[in-house]
Formats: sequence, structure tokens, C-alpha cells
Amino acid sequence: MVKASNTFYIILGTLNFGPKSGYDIKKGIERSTGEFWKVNYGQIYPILKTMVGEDYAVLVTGNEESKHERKVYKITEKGVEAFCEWLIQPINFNNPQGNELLVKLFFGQHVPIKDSILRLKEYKGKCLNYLAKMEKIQREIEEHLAEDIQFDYSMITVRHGQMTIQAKIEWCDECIERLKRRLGDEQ
Amino acid sequence: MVKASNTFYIILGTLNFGPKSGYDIKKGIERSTGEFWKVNYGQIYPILKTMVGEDYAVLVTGNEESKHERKVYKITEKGVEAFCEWLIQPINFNNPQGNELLVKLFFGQHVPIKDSILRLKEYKGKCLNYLAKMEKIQREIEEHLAEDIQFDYSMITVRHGQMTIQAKIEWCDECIERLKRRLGDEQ
DNA sequence: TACTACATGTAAACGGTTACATGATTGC
DNA sequence: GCAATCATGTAACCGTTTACATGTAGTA
Repeated sequence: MVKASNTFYIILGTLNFGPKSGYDIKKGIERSTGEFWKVNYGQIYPILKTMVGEDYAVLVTGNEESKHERKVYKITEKGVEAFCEWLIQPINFNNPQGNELLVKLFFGQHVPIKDSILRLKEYKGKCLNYLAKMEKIQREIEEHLAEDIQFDYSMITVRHGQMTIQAKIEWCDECIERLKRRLGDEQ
Repeated sequence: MVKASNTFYIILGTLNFGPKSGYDIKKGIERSTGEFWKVNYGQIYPILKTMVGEDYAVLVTGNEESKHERKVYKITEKGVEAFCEWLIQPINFNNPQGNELLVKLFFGQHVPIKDSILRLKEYKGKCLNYLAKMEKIQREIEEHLAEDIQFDYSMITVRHGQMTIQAKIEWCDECIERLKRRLGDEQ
């Protein structure tokens, strides 16, 4: 298996919903994972070329040589395998490029539900640690920066950290509940 | 003025709190803006070199030629000017590299309080629009994806968007209140 | 006719990350 | 003496963004 970027696999995952052109892929990603992982044509077209070269996808309509004709690509078996393999790889929760957790949860139908729940629990744990760290920083600011011109500006950033992380913790709980319910439905 | 990256100005802003070495800058950024803007030595040292070359900073201790001696840099008047100029430039709220709004609010003591409030109000407006968009997407999913295997996985990502944005809206309100209080204290 | 959306593609530039090299200082 | 931390620096690499080039199809 070739080592490839997350963007490579997100394109592969989009193709896994059904055959698409580069243009369709862009629109599709904008409507689905676009809020937490962005792609542009400068990445899509070269990646599509590599995918065909490496047999992760095949051209189903359009001519390979023509430059302005719509070309539709279909994922291959090898492509599906590589995509599913990538899905179960560990997540970098701090990737500044985009939200890997959300991307992999979005494609969760190709992964055991229990694994998605486990990921959410792992992430919730990290959030709780982070929240404790933020609260410690807040106390430090209140001790060392009280009366300082910087006080309010430091508090603004710390409160952002606390409030968004608190929301993520609640989101984890909601998602875990949602997936547990589905786990129950299946049996 | 030279066009420079946000990282350049964040380093300049850190230096604006007081003279520091490259090592200090790294530690300082990790403790302050590190949660929403990361830097590493591969950026810091070359940038510091440029800063001295362009007169944004000067070396106050240590020899320019030595390779393993601690070097402390101090921001110049030109550096302060460039930093303040950058601070008032429009923000790209969608920069995936880091959170420009948080960075510029953090350095808010060098900007009129009213301008920081205005920025928060502008951002809150964008959040409200985004929330409306998310709620529309949620309705679309409920209409078109009900009973679909993808339903829960799409809901997970949409709910993340809704819940984190809701937290950001509340954060904006809290920050606006905080800064208004300070505006009152000044008079 | 002109505008908009559809559609593909490349090259250069940009910025950030990683790996590596080197050495000084502090505390056990 | 050894480990950890302090400390500076470069080069290669990687992935994303931007600018540019080109052309088609539908519609007002």
C-alpha cells in the first residue's frame, strides 16, 4: 500500500459513495466533510491521476487524453480495501489541517459501531484532560495577571478553550448515546 | 513594509511583551497562543534572522556568529509599528492553519477596545449565519437520509457543527460583556 | 450576446513539519 | 558520569493554496 495523505483517502471515501467526476468530488466534499476538511482542484486532479495509476480507481466515462471533457471515476476493490484500512488507523486528534476524528466518524458506516464509540470515548477523555489544564491556566491567570492590562485578553482566549471543549464533551456524550441506540437496534 | 506570514507577526507580538530568545519564544507561544496557533523552531530561527535583517528586531545579548550561545532579541520601533499595523488588518475567520481571531484578540491591548468588540460582533454574526445553515442541513438530512445507514454518521458531524458554534456564540456574548465592562471602567 | 455554471488541468509559491546535527548547562 | 533540559540552526520534505490556461453547455 502506498502512503498517502488524508486528502487522498477522503477523496477515496467520497468515491466510495458512488462514481464521481473531480468536479462532483469537490461539490460533494463541500456539502459533507467540507466544514472540517477542505480540498481544492489543485489537489483533486493530481490525486485522481495517481489513483488511476495505482489502481485505486478507474475511469468509467470520458477519454483519458481529452482535457475538457467530463471524466467519471469509480473506486476499485483495491481502493475500497485501502480506504477501510485507513479508516481504522489511529487518529491524530491535533491535526491542524482539519478534524480527523470528524472525518473518520463521518465514514463510520464502514467501521464497527463499537470502534466509533471507543474513539468518541478516547476523545472525550482527552477533552476532560484539556479542560482540567484550561482551568489550571485560568487560576494562574487570575493569580498572576489580576490588575494587569493583559488579564481580560488572556481570559478571552482561555474561556474560548473552556467553552468550546465543554461543548465537545457534551457532543461526545450525545454521539455515544446515538451510536449505542443504533447498536441496540441492530440486535 | 514586507509582506509576512501570521507566524512572523505572532513572534513579533511575543517579542513585544519583552526581549526573548528563540527558545523563550517557543515556550512563550506554547503557554499563550499555542492552543490556537502553533510554531516550531524550523520557523522561529529563520524568521528571527529575517527580523534582524529587516530591522524589526535587534540582538541584545549573544554573538551573531556563534551557533550554540543563547541569543536574546528585542523588538524595534519599526517592529512595534508593523505589529500594530498587522493587528488592525482584516481577519480571515476561516484560516485552517490556526484561529486568527483568537490570536488578534489575545494581543488586544494594542488595539482600541471598541475594535475588539466590533470584531467579536462581526464573528458572532457569522456564527449565527453558520448555525442557520447547519440547521438547514440537519433538516435536509432528516428528510433525505432518514432510514439510511449514513443518517447517524451525518448527524454526528452536523451536531458537532451546531454545538461548537453555539458555544462560540455564547463565548462572543461573554467576551463582549467583558470588554464593555472594561470600556466602562476606563471612563 | 453575455453571463453563469460546469469542467479539467498545471506550475509556482507558500508555509509548516520533520529529521538531523551540534553543543552548553544544570542537577542528581 | 549521566540524563534532562536548555539552546541554535539547516535542509529536505510534504501538502495546500493560488494563479493561470482553456474550453463547454445552458439560459436569460
